[in-house]
Amino acid sequence: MKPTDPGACAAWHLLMQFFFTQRASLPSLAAKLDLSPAQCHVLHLIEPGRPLPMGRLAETLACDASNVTGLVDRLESRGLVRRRPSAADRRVKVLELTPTGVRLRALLLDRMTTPPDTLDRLSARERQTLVRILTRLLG
Amino acid sequence: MKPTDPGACAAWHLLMQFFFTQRASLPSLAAKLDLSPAQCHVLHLIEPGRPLPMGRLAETLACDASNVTGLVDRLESRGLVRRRPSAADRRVKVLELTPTGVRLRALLLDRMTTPPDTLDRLSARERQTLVRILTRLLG
DNA sequence: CCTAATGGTTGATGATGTCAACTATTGAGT
DNA sequence: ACTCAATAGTTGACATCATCAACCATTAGG
Repeated sequence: MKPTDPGACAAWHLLMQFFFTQRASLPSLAAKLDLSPAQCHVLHLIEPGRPLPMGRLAETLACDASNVTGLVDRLESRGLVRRRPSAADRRVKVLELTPTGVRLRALLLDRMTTPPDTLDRLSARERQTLVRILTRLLG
Repeated sequence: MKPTDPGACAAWHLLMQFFFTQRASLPSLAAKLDLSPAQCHVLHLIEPGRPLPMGRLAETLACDASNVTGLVDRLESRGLVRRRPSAADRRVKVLELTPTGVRLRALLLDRMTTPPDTLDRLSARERQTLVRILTRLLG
């Protein structure tokens, strides 16, 4: 594939547009749940029933560990997340969602379905194709 | 389409994953160009040769106008963007990229092609399909 | 053991984002 | 033409996000 391949270029252009559109719409969506974009990101990454070490969170967010400290401080003070010491390694603290956190996360994911209903524009077959392609793309 | 339709659910889940993955990778990518994620967003939105009023930028970023002031201040002080008074309405200031800004924007868009080469995993036909579907989705 | 590496916190600092108050300009009614 | 409300952008105060350097506790290797 040439770097200037028109198909790839168009696909890439649209993916960037999708990304930046979502990026612009996240703050107001987050505000409705009294969250910040960064907090949404964290909530998205902590799956219910899957405790996540703080270091792993920092790694996935690709940010400094000290940033995670503050982020979790605020989420914890709002009762959405709990820090628990790891049994295996006493340096490590793992994060898990509180019941409130689980509920809010579900609400968040529910509302993040792009702008209202754009997915409805696709046929079942197109959605299937989109899933297949994105799966490969994100591998 | 039911809210629980499995196809829609899977597609939506993947799109969110794509979004958050990009969101996590943007800061380090931006840092390599001495930019912040927000500055990348602005640079993406100001197309070369298409002056953009500040108010319109605030609208598209879905943020407060005062935020745009600071954002543009920093970009302008780095010589990437220029403020010009609008001839039609003296309240309005339109933004345009400087030659340096145009170059940096091109570099940015070039480097934002997801993690290295994942687009290569798709066949030309798949890319074509992806373009068609995304176009409909973002319409 | 001693020492180096790791996980997380703290403090300082800059960027991002909001809100309220302000200035300048525009536009609509009368 | 004149007044007055609405609009575009800036400023200042403040919370959040993000980085870095320094630090403490714990772990792991020699």
